Amino acid sequence: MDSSSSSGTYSTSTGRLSRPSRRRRLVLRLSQKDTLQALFQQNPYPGITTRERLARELGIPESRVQVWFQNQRRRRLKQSRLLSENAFKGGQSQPLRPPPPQALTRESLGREARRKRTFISPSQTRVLVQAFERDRFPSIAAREELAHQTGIPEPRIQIWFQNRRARHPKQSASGPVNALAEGPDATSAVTALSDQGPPPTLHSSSHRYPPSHAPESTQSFAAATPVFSPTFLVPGAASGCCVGHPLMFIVVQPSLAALQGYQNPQPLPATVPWGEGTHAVIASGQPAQGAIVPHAPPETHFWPQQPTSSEETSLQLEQQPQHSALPGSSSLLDELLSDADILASAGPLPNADAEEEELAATLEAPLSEEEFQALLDMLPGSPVPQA
DNA sequence: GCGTAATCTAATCAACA
DNA sequence: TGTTGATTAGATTACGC
Repeated sequence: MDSSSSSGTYSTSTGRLSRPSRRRRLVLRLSQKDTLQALFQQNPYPGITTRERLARELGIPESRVQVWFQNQRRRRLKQSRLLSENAFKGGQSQPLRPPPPQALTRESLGREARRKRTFISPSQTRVLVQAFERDRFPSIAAREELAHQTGIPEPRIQIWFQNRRARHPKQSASGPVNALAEGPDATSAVTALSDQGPPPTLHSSSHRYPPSHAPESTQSFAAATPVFSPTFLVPGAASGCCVGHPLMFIVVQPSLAALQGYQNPQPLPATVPWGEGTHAVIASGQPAQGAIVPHAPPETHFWPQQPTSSEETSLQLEQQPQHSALPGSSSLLDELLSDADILASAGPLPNADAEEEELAATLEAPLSEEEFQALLDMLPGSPVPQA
């Protein structure tokens, strides 16, 4: 799938041929990280609209943006706890408490909208249930095949499996979610369908993860190896993005190189407005039972060229960058982010107090959609469509 | 080896029939 | 109101540099 997802930053350096159980790791560029950091400062809990917008700006899938924010929140929390512990050991009278969970963070200031609930038709559910019964932990390839088969985006399928596992604990002698209990013949119908590899195999690992996470088999996976090489569609985002800072906004002008990178911004699909309605669309697209949905399910956009491998298909399913920039193009964002104030807030926390204050400030003044759009509007040549 | 993306569970929120 | 998709924190794995 993903393989080279758009931003082209999925490394292929390992060049492995076996079937991956995990999505190939996305390597975020520095400019992408900077942009994410800046937005994180504004709002560590972005809603679906902001995430999608950010994803488009960065040229990475929305689900990756979501994961990044999850990981980032985790890192920040861990960081502030460490700092508070150190402060306590260092003579502070009382250890600083970590930022409270979501109650204080999202509740206190009106949440941004969640993703619209995905409607999964009975026929789609049947396909998923069948797959689930055969393999509770489908590999990325299997999930993508399911996505292809049902027309449901792969990230939604991943969530569906998570919820399903939680609500349908497997009854077996060796425990609920014991991977080994799945047995060596727990073949995935989807996997078999696509002839992408052998059934999951038992392995001696004692960790709790399922067979699909086992070391790769030696079976060749060449057939699913991405066809198109990592033609880097570098995000223009960082180059043409506005970052905000608590109590102030910093408008980042794109560098010349970055602007030149917008040579061929791809227009938004007219049928997929920003953030809204994407799932409503899928609700109307109910494939007949067992039907193989075309490569571009209702919720997806199109690439100018339709890739052919399952990984590429998945990419279509998940994200389609709307523009690109020259690889390595620099951005004033980098310069501005070097500003001490920005670094102080975006970098490691100076102390837990500051973190809490900053978090509070963030919560009081998240970057609204209007602000986000307004800032984007100020950029010449911004490829982001006007709402 | 480190940093961090990806994935997992468990708990919970929330949309919808 | 029950079902179930979405989101969260927290823990862990494993990949890329």
